[in-house]
Amino acid sequence: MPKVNKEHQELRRSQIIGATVKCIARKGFHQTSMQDIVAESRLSPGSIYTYFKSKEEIIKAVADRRLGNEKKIIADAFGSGDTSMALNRLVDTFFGQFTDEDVRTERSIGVQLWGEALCNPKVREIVQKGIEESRKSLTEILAAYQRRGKLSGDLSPDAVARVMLAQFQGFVLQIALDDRLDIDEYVKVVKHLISTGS
Amino acid sequence: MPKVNKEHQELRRSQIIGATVKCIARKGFHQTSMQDIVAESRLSPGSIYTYFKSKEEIIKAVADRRLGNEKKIIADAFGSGDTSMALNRLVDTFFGQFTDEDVRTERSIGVQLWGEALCNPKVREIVQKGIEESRKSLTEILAAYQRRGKLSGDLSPDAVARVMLAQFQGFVLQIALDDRLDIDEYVKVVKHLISTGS
Amino acid sequence: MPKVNKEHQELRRSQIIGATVKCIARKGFHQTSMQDIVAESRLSPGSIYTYFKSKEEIIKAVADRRLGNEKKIIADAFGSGDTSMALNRLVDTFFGQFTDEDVRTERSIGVQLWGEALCNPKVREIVQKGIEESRKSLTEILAAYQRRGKLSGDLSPDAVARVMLAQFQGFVLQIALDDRLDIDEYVKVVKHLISTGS
Amino acid sequence: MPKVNKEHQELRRSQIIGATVKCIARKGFHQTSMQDIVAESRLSPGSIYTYFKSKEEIIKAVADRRLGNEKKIIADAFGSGDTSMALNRLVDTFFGQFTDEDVRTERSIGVQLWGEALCNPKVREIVQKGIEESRKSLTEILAAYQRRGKLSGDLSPDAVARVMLAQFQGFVLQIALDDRLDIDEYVKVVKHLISTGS
DNA sequence: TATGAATGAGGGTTCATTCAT
DNA sequence: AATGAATGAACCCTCATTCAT
Repeated sequence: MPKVNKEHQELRRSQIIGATVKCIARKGFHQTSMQDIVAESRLSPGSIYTYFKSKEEIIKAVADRRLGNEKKIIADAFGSGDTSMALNRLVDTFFGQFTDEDVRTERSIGVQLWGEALCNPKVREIVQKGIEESRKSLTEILAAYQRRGKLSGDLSPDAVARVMLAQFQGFVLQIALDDRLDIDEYVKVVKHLISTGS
Repeated sequence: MPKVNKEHQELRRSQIIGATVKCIARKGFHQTSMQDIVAESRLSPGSIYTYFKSKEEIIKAVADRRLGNEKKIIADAFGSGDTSMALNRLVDTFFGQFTDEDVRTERSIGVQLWGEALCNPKVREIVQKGIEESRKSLTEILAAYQRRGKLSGDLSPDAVARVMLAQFQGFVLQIALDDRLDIDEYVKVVKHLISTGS
Repeated sequence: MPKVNKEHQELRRSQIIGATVKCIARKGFHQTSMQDIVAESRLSPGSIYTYFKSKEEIIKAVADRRLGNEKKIIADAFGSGDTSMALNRLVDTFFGQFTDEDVRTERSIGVQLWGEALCNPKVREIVQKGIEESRKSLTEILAAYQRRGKLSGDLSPDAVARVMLAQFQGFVLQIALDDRLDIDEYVKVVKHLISTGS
Repeated sequence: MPKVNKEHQELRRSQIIGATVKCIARKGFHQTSMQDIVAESRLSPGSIYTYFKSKEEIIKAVADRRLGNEKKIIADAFGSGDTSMALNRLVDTFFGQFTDEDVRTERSIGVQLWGEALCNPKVREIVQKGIEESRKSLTEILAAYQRRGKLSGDLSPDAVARVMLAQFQGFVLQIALDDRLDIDEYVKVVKHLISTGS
């Protein structure tokens, strides 16, 4: 019964990743020990090592989950409807998430992953991939905007995509460091810049 | 001879901080052991502990140096001359730095510090302070812009400052992850947004 | 299975304390390193730290064991039988032990504990408690002796108890420093003093 | 001028020993570091090593000083006058000291030396020598007492000397651990035992 | 598959001692 | 003779990982 086992395996992996995310949110990346994960997941060390080869594998899985959630947001924003409002829809979707406590928690782990990416090739690969995909989707939209004259012809769609992405990334950082940030005002500015992009 | 001692002390501290920065850039924050710093600085463990009470103190000093450099850049950009061109001057100064290899190294450590700040109160304080100061300077400039009609009256100068800051922070992250980023194109977009801010 | 675990735990703790006692007897208190205890106990450092939180905890446990043995001797001597011969029985029990090599070893650690007690509050508490209990038991007996006219009414039973205790303590020190001490002659003197106490 | 140098040397050695005694009284034997002695003596490490080969040499010197003071007390008590009252004079001299704070401090270091003696041959030699000399002096006196019929012929003067010594040693320990001990009552008991020694 | 006691390399730190000045 | 910065072996302890049950 490979299916049952697979399901069971995924359940356990998910349980472990969830416990790890909680620990990281609480204590930080490197301050989270295997014992912490053991305690949080209510599994034994031996059991955890049945599902993950090493602590690094768990971290990789955490990063993968982060990437997966990212993709879903982009898909949600772009997947349906006309392109003309895609940017505004993306902005609403993206910033809208941050009212959810869990999203904020996971996003703050994302900040830690950025640092980790710089010295951990496996994590780097995942983080880079996530950023690149977002950037490419944005670039596509912006190229369409440009064709419709909604974006100045002088600008490189790719560079604009990077700047917009930066507006998202910087926001993630700022809200992680100080959650009193006024999201609505921030969004207003971002949308203003979009509307005057031409 | 207090002067000689002080100078000597500063020299050694600087030597240790420099070695630590190199190690962190190479291996990351938590992967850098005292032995690494010992090897890189060509000092003995005992000697290092004459100048810093603990590993944490060294890390704090690294963060402090990061903050100090940040302040200098802002001071350079705002310190002299008229306000009307302050933003453009800041943008040139800020992005101009990144042609320097050492600045890039230090900036990538800055990214790691963001992650560290989330779970290390001492580091958090320093990082937050740095961001806050930058934001306040930006807000002042933007308020002046607004008074002169160069920024839409609908927007909160503070929120605009945050978004601009995000454009800097996101850039730091993106270039740390991929140094092939085309800086000039990025700057062009940022300046375009400044010029159409009204 | 709490019982099995408890038993196992006690076994290991006992093993570690035993090894530590051997090390201390051989090298002294502060000259005994964790590595010594590791080598003597044939456990790993990590394993030892499963059963004791720190080196200090082990030392405290050694002191506690010392105290426990002390209590047993006193209980054995006083526990049963009439009070009239209690002192003689105690003397026989106490000095009789010293033919046992292990007792001598442990007693010599007791001497080291005296010194440690003077600058280690945790150890001090244990040592003081041990001495106090012995003294109180002795005082009770001596008060009974006095009531029966077997001890001069001029003397304070508590002070006599202290002097008797000193005869025990000084003996412990002297035999630790020179095991050729003639125990029988010493006991003869102590008993003579008891018999002429009136 | 070898004499001047000798004097100077003795002065410095004395200064160092004094500083060490203070440190030991405050923090204990092994908790006293060379840096503590450096700070207390207001000398430099290098300077201290000019006068003592090692930390162990300083400890030996501390033990030697302890022994010297001991000898002086015994000499004072026995040196002059008739033998018949020697024991009472010794008892008065010995216990009389303990009203002096400094003596108590030094005596408590003596307790630490007992422990140290058990695992440090150099210290052991000094401590044993001190005890042995005291014992021999006592034995002589007691032999004289016995000849005069003031001590039961059944008892070995040496063993009686040991028991008396123990009364001194145990007292030193007890007062080090609890300085509220009533010295006068203790002395009364000791003198009572001397007077009924026959 | 699950357990959790055991492992031991490696972590940060201290401190007796040295030696160039 | 005096200095005090420098040394580095050795300290106590942690934690990712293993394996007998």
